[in-house]
Amino acid sequence: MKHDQMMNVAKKRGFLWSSFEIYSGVAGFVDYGPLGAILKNNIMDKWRKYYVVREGFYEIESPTIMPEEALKASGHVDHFNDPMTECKECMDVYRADHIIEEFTGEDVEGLENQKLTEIISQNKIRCPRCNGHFNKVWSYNLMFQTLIGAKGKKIGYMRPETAQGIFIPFKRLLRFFRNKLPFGVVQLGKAYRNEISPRQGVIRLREFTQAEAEIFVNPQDKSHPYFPKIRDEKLNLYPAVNQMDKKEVLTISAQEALGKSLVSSELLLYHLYLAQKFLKELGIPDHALRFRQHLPTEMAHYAIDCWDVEVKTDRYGWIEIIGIADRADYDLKSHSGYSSEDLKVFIEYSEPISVEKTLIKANMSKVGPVFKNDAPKIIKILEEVDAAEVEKSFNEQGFFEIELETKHRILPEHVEFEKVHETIRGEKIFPHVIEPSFGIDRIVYSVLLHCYREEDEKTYFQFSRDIAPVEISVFPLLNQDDLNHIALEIKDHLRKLGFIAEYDSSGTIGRRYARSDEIGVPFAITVDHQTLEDDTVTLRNRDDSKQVRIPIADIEQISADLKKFKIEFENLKSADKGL
RNA sequence: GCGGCUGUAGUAUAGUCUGGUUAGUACUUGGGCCUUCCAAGCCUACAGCCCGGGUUCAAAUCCCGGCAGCCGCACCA
Repeated sequence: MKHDQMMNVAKKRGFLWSSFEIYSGVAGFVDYGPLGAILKNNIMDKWRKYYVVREGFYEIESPTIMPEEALKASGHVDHFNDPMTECKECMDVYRADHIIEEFTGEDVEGLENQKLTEIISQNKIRCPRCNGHFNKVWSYNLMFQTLIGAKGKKIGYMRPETAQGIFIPFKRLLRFFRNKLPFGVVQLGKAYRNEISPRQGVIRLREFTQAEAEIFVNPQDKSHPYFPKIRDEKLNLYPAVNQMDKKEVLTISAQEALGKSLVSSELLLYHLYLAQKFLKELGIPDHALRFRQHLPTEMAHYAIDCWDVEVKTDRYGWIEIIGIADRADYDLKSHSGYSSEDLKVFIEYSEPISVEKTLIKANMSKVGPVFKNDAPKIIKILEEVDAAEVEKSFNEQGFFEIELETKHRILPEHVEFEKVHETIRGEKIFPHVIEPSFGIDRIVYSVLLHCYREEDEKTYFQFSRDIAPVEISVFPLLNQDDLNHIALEIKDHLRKLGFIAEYDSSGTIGRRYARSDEIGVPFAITVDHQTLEDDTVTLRNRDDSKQVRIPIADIEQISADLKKFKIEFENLKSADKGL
């Protein structure tokens, strides 16, 4: 793990660049160079293979600009605002609520800025550094604001997460999935947060890429059909209690973790495992991977259990690259409230329930004349109240009182009780949501960091061959026309087949291998003089420099099989022993 | 946002304190020579003083401001 050296190569060879460099750059933005862009896309495609193909979720794409109402409902408009205040003397900036809490011990979260300003002046809170006076409290909004439309009075924001784009069309999604839980929907795309001071390069960006899955489930059933297959898989878990007690990370099987209730559900646990499998295949080793449970104090307002997948880095320590949360029904409930849309799902019971119920039937001929204009309202209320309550009131007081603008006494003669049997087939509930949320840029960084190798003079990226940006290099052994010609033909042929192949005739063969290794090309084909005689070439393996001789005619099949992990390089047999 | 340090080709650096010739070197990269398998050698070319202002006859060098990076503080729903 060598951040500086790796970043050097990544910059030099076109993986990561800082954005707007010729205008001296802007913190919190990066460019993916030619190879970085392919690497990132390959990682995102692999993610799709996991979540869309394997898990059976579907991908949607929603706008990156969202209207204010939607983010009001999600809680971002209110919760994404940090109240800030500045010392008039030394210009130090503080979180206003934090400085008050520290001084008074009171919890002032959620109070208006004006109120906070008052509290500061009433309590004579001064700057902890220079004892200066504080300015008025203002809100620092971490969302990028914009205006929608030419006459533009409608406020919009760049979305702070892709998740909301999935919750909002929930009714349509539910219909698409034919009204049945569980189902999952994913979205990959950009999200934006106007960080106060992003300092950690690609780790904290103002514009970043997320891959999020929202899995809607019956709150009563957080199981997963594949769990039995993964029960013996080991995970590095760092539960909240172990963090608080300063104990160690547990390496424990999925089954055991479930048995000890370390993770709140089988489904959540399954998704921890799935994330681990994904990262391991990307080349991140076990020892650099752990699952850290959120402490009760750091849990977001919406979550009931949340685990961060963390990767070890030499530069930044353990960094969060994935968050896997049980968001319960927070989002749907909230959007339902703000939009007045029914975002519930009907869950059918396995057995219909039969209940005996007493209904109140108003005696229309009496209620109408007695209550006149208020009668319709009274009838509606009587339909909703509990019959037992009314009966009780009749027995104790002789009447049941309903308060509208005036109080009305309902007498036994106004109503009749009717006992009925009702069959209840199910109920409408808000589904719970399990959300694996991947920070793609951080994952790309982790992959670069953990695939970076230094051996003697040479450095290379040991990318898994299904994500390597350039898949195969083709070289002439010597820079000679006859060899170059064949090498170029092979390269073009591979390109036609869909492989990203590169040809290079510059420098010596050793230099060409070194250049190819440096950007992590897994295999290199070399055309030599024997090729001219028997139409064979050598195939070189990046990781150990070993070579086998194969017929040109077999290149297509072998390249394809290697890429799909159908064969391994070690099992290839040379076409002859001439090497 | 605050404070400290830093900013010279793609990379690493010399030069900055003490202003003064055409900003030097190595590696990398492109072209060529040579070369029968792992960054060899030779020739050659491309390429740089973070941006803006000021002081001065003259600024990479001194001063001010900005931007970026690193470190510390703060922040990270």
